[in-house]
Amino acid sequence: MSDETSTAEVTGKKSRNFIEEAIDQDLREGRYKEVVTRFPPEPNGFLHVGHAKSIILNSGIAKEYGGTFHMRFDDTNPTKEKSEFMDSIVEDVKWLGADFGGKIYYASDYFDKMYECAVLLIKKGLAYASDLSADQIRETRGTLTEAGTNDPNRERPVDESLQIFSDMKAGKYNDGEMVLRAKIDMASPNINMRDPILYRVAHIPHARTGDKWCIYPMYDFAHPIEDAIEGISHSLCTLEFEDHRPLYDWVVNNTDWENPPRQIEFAKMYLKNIVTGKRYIKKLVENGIVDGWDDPRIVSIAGLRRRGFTPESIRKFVELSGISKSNAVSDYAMLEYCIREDLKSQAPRIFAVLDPVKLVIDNYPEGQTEELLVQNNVENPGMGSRKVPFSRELYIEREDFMEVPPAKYRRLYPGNEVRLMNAYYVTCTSCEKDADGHVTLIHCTYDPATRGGDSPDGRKVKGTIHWVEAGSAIPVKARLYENIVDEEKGVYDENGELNLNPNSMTVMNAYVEPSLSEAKVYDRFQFVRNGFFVVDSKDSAPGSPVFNRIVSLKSSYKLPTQA
RNA sequence: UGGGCCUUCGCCAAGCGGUAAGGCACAGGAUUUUGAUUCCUGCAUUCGCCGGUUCGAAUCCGGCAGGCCCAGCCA
Repeated sequence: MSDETSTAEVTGKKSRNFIEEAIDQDLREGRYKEVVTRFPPEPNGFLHVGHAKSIILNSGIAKEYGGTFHMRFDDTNPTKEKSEFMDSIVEDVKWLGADFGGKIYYASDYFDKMYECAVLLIKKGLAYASDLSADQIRETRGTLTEAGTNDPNRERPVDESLQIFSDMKAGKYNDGEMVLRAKIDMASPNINMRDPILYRVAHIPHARTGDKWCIYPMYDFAHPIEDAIEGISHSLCTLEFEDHRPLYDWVVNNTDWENPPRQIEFAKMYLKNIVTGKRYIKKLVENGIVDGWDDPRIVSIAGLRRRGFTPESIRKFVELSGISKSNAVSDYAMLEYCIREDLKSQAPRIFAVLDPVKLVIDNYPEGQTEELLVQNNVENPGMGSRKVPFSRELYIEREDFMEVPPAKYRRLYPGNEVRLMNAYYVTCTSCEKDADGHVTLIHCTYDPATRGGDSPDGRKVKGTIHWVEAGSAIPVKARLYENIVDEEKGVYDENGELNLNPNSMTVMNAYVEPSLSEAKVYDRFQFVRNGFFVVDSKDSAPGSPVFNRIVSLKSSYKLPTQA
């Protein structure tokens, strides 16, 4: 049932995006009988939110039209690819819930067919072998405003190109000595059409084909063929490939496919003030600012997962952001909204005091402990009811007490009465401070008649604060994150150095209520007032679990001192 | 500068010649044993700019401006 939900949401949308409209038309006109899409990452790094958009779009379109979605590695360049990325990529795609039927496709499986296609192009007089150097090819390509000049090899006889191409495959040429070029138009205003290189020589073993090949196809040649072989109907990619579409079509139209695929481009997604650049993140990793590509502060899929985002929240985010052709920079607030929306109805509640200060109830019997029923999830009682111990000494949040309160402050201050959530009304009597003036202990008295948090005489209290019983509380580390870098403040400083922000994580020595152990079946909790947390599956150690804060709850009252 | 694409509220984004949807954010108010949630309410006389066509234009035409992408034997 939950599986059907996303489909219903997609098909139930009032307006269709431009990709859906194009597909609708193709289907209506009988151009394709079924919809087949694909996600074709190069295995050269970790997936980030931008990839999530592509994964969710492509798999979502396939599902919406009752078609098929392919997971394919575009592993055509062994010099840049590492097979160790493949596992994490597949894991991320699965985690996001994209259904690729368990089958993984590899571009490298098509090398034979691609070779055949290249031979076909040569035979048609549409490709030729060239011995120009990389420099010469660049120099004769022309510029943005000037046409290129023809390759001296351009009119090489078909038989000769065929022989050279065969020799290239046989390893008779060194890297860079020979390439296969398409014969299109050196004067084309579209630089991609100026006799693009189809094959290059690279004597590098491939992770999957070993040393079978020493020539590898270029993206512009390989990709359309990969799509055509797999019967992809709609090849959805990002905007920077718009200029490549004429070439995509050229390849597919000249290599004899009965029903060639169609490329449609959409805009990438960026997050405002969030740095996603690989180069920058690499620097953060290398400098030990973060502990890897899955650090919760990084918006990689793995990082978001560790931070506590759910697949549903990311899908919701992509859906909410929409698909268009304009460069979109989404607010991080939208992502936070999505995770709040997903979690608020299903996350179990738990008390946690992040920045503890001790509270002693002077008129509470020494040595006495009682169990109180705590139920602070009104909408979903099953998710928040548990028994929590209570005694004379508690921890409360440091910010929940102020010796000299600002206006409108409604929590604890000398002389004020507040409710300890689900426990008792307490009135602050005094506080103790150390030499530096930091509050070390807060004294109060309680009203035994207010057990459970209601007063029989009906008197109201302005504030309600959460607490944890000092003797039984479990010490935990709570990590609060700032988003890595604010681009408005500058990724680079005035010296041109990367501006690394080492203060992006704060570790708090926090306490949570002992019922944590019972609630542990869930990995996400809503902590009272402080937001949503997740137990970090990677860093959590027995005895002192590590919590990552996913997102703060909204707060309409900020302390004046925080401004 | 040649080519391609883009430009609707702070951010996404509908709109496809008939007189500016929605979401996020924000701001008020109500309810609240989480300053959360929920619940109402408000939030573009205007669609990058200038002209034109039309009874009527964000939508069509012309011009201009701004942004992004392309000169890898990367993808």
